[in-house]
Amino acid sequence: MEEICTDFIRENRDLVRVKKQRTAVKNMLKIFESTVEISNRKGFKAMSVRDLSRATGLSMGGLYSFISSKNDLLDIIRVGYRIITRILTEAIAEVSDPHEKLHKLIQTHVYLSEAMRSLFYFVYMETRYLKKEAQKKSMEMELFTEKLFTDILDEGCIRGQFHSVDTVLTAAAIKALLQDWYLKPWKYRQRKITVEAYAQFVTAIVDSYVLLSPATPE
Amino acid sequence: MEEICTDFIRENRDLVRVKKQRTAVKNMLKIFESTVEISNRKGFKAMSVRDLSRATGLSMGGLYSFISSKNDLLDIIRVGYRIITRILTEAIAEVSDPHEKLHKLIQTHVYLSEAMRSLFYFVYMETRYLKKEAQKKSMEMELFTEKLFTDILDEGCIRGQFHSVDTVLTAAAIKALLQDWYLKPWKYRQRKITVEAYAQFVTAIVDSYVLLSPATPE
DNA sequence: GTCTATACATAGATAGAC
DNA sequence: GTCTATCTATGTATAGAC
Repeated sequence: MEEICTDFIRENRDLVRVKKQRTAVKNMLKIFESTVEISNRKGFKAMSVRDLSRATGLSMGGLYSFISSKNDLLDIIRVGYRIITRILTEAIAEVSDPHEKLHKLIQTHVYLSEAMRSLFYFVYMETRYLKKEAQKKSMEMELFTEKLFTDILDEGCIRGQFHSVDTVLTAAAIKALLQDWYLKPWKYRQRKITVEAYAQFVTAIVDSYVLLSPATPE
Repeated sequence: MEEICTDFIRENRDLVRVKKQRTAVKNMLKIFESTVEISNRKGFKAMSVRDLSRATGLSMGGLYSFISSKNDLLDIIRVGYRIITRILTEAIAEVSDPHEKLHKLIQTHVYLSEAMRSLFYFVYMETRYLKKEAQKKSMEMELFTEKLFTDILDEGCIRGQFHSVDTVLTAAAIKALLQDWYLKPWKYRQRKITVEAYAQFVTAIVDSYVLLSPATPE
């Protein structure tokens, strides 16, 4: 989250009027966290800048020395996407076996989305408020993470470890399963499903579909 | 959609000031369709009543003789849920074989959500704007559809047709896959995946996970 | 039943004091 | 850098003419 702030500040030196780096980061952090928290509860559109002012402890004027408009805050999405993508890419960089790689990516995704659940939820739900151009960028990001899976699946097929499934559809399905974890936390919490159990479950279902000789579920 | 209107009018005779049934239905239909259409594009919160007035061709005053506040329109969710649930329940009422029943339910869900995509999307995305109480109701509805799947899976396990999988998690996974179809239409359209192909795919992946002797994918 | 006109609240944003 | 006070736009909702 702190990384998102520093990235944001670096990329928006023109907007952020506050010059002292340390103060800027400290406040931006509070602003971003509050934005995500309030938006998760009532939606970005329904969040007023006054809500944000109250939550951060900054005055209206104070707030506006860090942003030039409320919409600037949606940049959290862009920066968030970039960081998420980087972490996922790094996580599988050193693994070469497709099967192992697939597991690693699923696991990392579930764990990461659990650790940064509110950010993931924000990114998913508020993308629609971006301008059309930025929205297109966002779709590309979604497709990029998906392609991480597609590539692994393709590689597994080539090596003869996986069935020759439709890798594009399969990757989309995996994404959908991974997203469900942070889109409906109430459901999984209520049922006391742990992160580990969920990652394990997604892995099992994917294995049963793509593996040539799948282990019997359960 | 027309059914949603008549249901809504019947249940809100006190709110709807317009008395002539035929006029009321005709206009409510336009109001609901526009609400869903605009909300799909920019979100319910971002839709102003003026937007709605423009889209329906009714004046502000005219509009407010059908609703007592903008928030009333969120009732589309409640009524929509009820109708969707009914259709799904009816679709599988006559099928008895669990395997067949499972297919039928998946297929019906995909087809229905395709035919009423904007309504499904609306229900999914705008539930967060309901009051806490109504939100809870909404979650119950989501769990109810899920339970349709759980029951089928349980029955299949009892009959020895399915592996003894975690039926609750599996049902949740199926729901997630089904929802992806209407949550990311742009993705599937872009890839020219047909409704039939998607229903087929979800069926295949579920089969491979739950069936004792799954057919080889592809 | 439907319109026009308008009331009233709340939103985002800025100016200028400190 | 941060605050208070305030401007202006836009939002929801209603009153009353037709």
